[in-house]
Amino acid sequence: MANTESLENVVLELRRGVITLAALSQLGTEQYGYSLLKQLSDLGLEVDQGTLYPLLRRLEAQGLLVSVWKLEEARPRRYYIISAEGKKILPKMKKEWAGIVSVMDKMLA
Amino acid sequence: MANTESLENVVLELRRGVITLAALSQLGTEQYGYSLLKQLSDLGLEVDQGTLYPLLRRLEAQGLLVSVWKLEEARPRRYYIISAEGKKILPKMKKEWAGIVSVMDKMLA
DNA sequence: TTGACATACTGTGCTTCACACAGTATAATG
DNA sequence: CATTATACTGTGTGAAGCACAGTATGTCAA
Repeated sequence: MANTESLENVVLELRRGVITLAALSQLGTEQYGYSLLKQLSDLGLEVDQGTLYPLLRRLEAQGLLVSVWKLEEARPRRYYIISAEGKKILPKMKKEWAGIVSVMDKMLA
Repeated sequence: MANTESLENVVLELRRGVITLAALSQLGTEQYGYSLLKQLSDLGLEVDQGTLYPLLRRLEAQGLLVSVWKLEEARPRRYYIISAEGKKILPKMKKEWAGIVSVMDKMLA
């Protein structure tokens, strides 16, 4: 049945678009990959490890995040936090998101 | 500058996830590709031809849409309309969308 | 009537990226 | 001491939007 499959596909696509924004918005305070993963899932956004870690690296490569290894703790963790550039972009992203939500509100009304 | 580039990327991704839902939601009434394109853009969702036409074909292949050629009009047009299966799935998609929106509300608060 | 523009659809190739899957390794818990 | 949670890295693949290109008809003004 293509039924559930199509639904899942669309849900994946919907979530996909949102992950970057979600991650960036949560990194106003320092976090490492695994803790961010847990936090996102606590808030209701299930993300795969294989999705989040590459995303974090990508965002760092784009200059929206910075990261540091911390070795003092229980075990080595790579902490990420939003960069100055990320801080500039984030509100713009939020605005774009709000725009899309309002467009969809009209459509689904 | 990676700045504007990153922003555009994210915006593209955000919009990307939403296009399927948008298209499907508008095809409660019969439309052909070009008219749907115009309608989406009127409502504020700019979609490329090279994105929409393949999407319509894909949705038809998945059984969520049905299409017919109409030759009587000014020029041949392929009309799409939501299928019975599409009608079953659409409300579920809307629900998923609402869920994502509410999750993002929490995150961006 | 001819040139420009809007309309309307098709097709190819590229790039990006989430996800699946696999692997490594350490802490904590019982 | 074994199992589970923690924490990160890496490869391969498939899906899909988009850029780009192409075809062709209508409409309307100069």
